[in-house]
Amino acid sequence: MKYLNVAEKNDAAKNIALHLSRGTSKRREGLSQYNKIYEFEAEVMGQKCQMVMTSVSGHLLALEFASSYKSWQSCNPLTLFDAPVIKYCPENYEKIKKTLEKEVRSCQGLIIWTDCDREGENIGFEIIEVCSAVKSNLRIFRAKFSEITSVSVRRALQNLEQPNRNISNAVDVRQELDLRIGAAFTRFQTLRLQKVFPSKLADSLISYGSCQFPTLGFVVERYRAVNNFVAETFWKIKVNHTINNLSVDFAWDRIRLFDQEACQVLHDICIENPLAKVVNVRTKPKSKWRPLPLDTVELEKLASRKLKINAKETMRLAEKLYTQGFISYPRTETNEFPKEMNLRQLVEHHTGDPNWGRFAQGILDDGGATPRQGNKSDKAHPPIHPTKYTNSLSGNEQRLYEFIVRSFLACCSKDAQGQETTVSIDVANETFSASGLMIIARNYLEVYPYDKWSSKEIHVYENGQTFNPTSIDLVEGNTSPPNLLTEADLIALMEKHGIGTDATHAEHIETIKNCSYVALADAVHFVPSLLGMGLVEGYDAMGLNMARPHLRAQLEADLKAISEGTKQPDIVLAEQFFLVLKCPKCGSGMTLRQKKNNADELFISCLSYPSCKNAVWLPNVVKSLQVQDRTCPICGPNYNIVKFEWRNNSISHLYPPPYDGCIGGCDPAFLDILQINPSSVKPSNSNQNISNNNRPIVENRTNNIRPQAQRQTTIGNMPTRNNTGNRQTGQIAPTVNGSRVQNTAQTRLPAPRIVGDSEDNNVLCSCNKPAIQLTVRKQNANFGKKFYKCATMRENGGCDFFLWAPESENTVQNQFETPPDSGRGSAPPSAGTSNSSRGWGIAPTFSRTDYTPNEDNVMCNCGVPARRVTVQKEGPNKGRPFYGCPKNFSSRCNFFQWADSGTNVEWNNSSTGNSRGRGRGRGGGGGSRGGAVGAGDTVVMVGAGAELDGAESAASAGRRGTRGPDAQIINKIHKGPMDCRKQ
DNA sequence: GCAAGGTC
Repeated sequence: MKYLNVAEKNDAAKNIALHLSRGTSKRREGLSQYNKIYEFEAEVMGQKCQMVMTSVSGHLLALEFASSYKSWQSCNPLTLFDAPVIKYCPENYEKIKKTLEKEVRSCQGLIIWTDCDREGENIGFEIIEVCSAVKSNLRIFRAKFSEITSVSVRRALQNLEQPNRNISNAVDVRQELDLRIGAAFTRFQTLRLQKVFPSKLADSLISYGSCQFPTLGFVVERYRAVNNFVAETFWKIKVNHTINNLSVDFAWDRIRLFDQEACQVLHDICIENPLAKVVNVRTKPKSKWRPLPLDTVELEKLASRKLKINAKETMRLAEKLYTQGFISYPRTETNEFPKEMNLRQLVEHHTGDPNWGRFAQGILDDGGATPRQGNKSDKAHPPIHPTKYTNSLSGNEQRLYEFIVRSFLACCSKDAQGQETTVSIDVANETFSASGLMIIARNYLEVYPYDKWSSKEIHVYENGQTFNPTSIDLVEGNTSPPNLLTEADLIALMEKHGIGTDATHAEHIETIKNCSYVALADAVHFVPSLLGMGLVEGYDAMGLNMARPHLRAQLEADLKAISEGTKQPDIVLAEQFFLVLKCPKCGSGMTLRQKKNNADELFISCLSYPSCKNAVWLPNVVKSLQVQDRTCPICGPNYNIVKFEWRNNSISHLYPPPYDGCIGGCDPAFLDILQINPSSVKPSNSNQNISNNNRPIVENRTNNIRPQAQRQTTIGNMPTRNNTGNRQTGQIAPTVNGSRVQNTAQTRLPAPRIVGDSEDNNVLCSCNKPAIQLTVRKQNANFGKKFYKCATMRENGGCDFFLWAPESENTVQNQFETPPDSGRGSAPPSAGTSNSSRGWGIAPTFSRTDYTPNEDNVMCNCGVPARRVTVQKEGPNKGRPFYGCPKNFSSRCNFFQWADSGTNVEWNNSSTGNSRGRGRGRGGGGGSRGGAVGAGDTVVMVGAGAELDGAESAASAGRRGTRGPDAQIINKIHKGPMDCRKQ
């Protein structure tokens, strides 16, 4: 018995032969200089056999269009969607093919040793196809292995299986779709854009691919996020405690506020009462986790980040290490080691190394390898790990090998252990925290220098202890935009959305660089070019989300279904093309589209738009439409059956949903009900046949013609429907000083909701229950004012919600109650005049008495030194200094003066400044003038300031203002000052 | 002159 064994590449064939023959294989030349032939003897199914082992070089066959479609000028790119395609052997692979044909003649069996992944299975069938053509009655087997080690390949030979046609079919489908869609769009957009921009793009190839475009899309999307980012100013309080040169910063539990006044007030209170009291000291163990077993994507990302070797180069090096037998198969999605793997032995290989040998021995002495386990498995390959020890490598090959070894040892080791102490202090009812870290055992960090973890010293504090802080500072900062994408970020996004394979991520990134769609801004961060940006925006504007990842993700899901045998390849091919019918006016395809600004409005339009403006508008009753894999028996092959779902039941009695119907005109009543003009779906002369301009042309080059073009199923549902503009990376947390921080919204309490007309008591407190309205009865400046509070008493679990009612509600004094937090007999909060507090908002409960003179000696209308402030709001006056009353919100006078001009301006809260902006920073700006200043506004309305128009009444503006989460912060802040107010 | 996937 003689077997022909065929591997996917020469290196694999060489090493498999080496292992199976225990080093006795004989090498001879084949027709291809790169693909040698190895001969040896081995036992197959208990029988000693002659083995001939050779290889291909990846795919042996390629797909291309029939010759009449090859020239760009020969056809409309649209015809490529159903032009005949041919599998053929490229010229530079002919020698490999001939070697197979020659060698198999003397064999009775064929064993496929291609890589055990989807593509490998398909390459296996290419080999089978070529070999079977010259030798029928071959016994065909598939060897399944996940690494080229002696154990693994021997086990594979003893457990031969059958090749899996389903897996191979999935690859055939992918190839055909990639070719048709890629070629059609590349030709179309290149020819079109060269014509429109002859001076700029005459020599550019403007390619389209189902992987490269979403990759470009990620870059564009992040670029937009950075560009559209509007920084917000925030303020926070920082407490420092320095003794003996050890400086400990305590961070504010509120983190930060977007309202300077509020923050300033709290800071003032802390300054007035600065004694810090330790309220909590917690010590708990903290660990830093060792890395997970390495999969391909992690390898690429970490090599890019830590070794500065880009993904493409990393994979080239890894491939080389793999074929030399130093590491396991580098393309794996698995990050957990199979239980049966002998990790101990793998660790033992490294005990002699001068750098990590001692650590490896330590793992063994300590009870052996206990790897962290991930949660991904491709069921084909284990995580990337060293399979053999070597110290003979150099350069990046050595660095990558070392990284893989160290990762493996680290993962088999133990987490680093530490002890974290967190201290909370109270300063004037504000809480601040600091933490220290003591590292107890570095464990994996000893062998894994790519991670950093350092101790942080802190003073020894005890519960109840008090101390005077060294400083209490008001710190101003700005939120910062997300960073542009690095290669590692981009790969992570590609993986997350299933764009490309582990093996091709790096290549798609290269492609969009080579096409000049993107460039590296600073050698690290990607930015789109004008062309790249234009392409994405152009398709977006047409309502075709070509640069969005979901198309590819959907295909990947379908390919998986084909591999598993749960979906027919032809169905997937049909569904991926989203043509609904052939245009009766011009013969192009017609696609289902959604209206740009309304995903619910569907229409079917001609791909030749704008030269052909034929369109079928669908009424609102059509909820969804899915093109089926069969054509209408009456209207013919240009009309597919369409599955309809209705938005309401108005026509369900006539056409019960889901209704499989045809819009070709075979059911005139159906067209009538859908208000479809028959002339838009069928030729005016019904005898006219427009279907034959794309009939298949069968060309026989290698007897491998697949009859794709015979299919009548070139349509499917529009894949953009369920993904209407959802940005994949749109939710990016703002960063503070370069480090990512929690989304501000998450740090806030739920916003109170105003549910209806303010005449009713419809304010919800922080418990989300209707608040009760009360009126101030204490004889002070706020006498008679109405306010809302939680209906439940504090001691019964009520919240500390407090809100002044709008002024209009204060005209009738029908209740006299004590406002919240008045248990100690204090009055409701106010230190000023009631008429300056209008609309919704808070009235602070304290006053500043220590007004400091300003350098210009400007006094406000109250006769105290005015405070110099800078305009923060986006607008023509941003950055301009001005003077305002230094008093608090409710007691402040209307004084305003630019600090750089000396011109006094009469402050007018009802002016009609168009103050659109983010509206935080300076309390909303409901009364800004010329968009410049919101600082002098006496009404504190935060959160919704961005939406406010100065012409709105303060009351209505305030009502909206309370919707914002900032209102809640203000409400929360309110509690502190009230406890220590001066009456 | 087109894609993406193999590999060289």
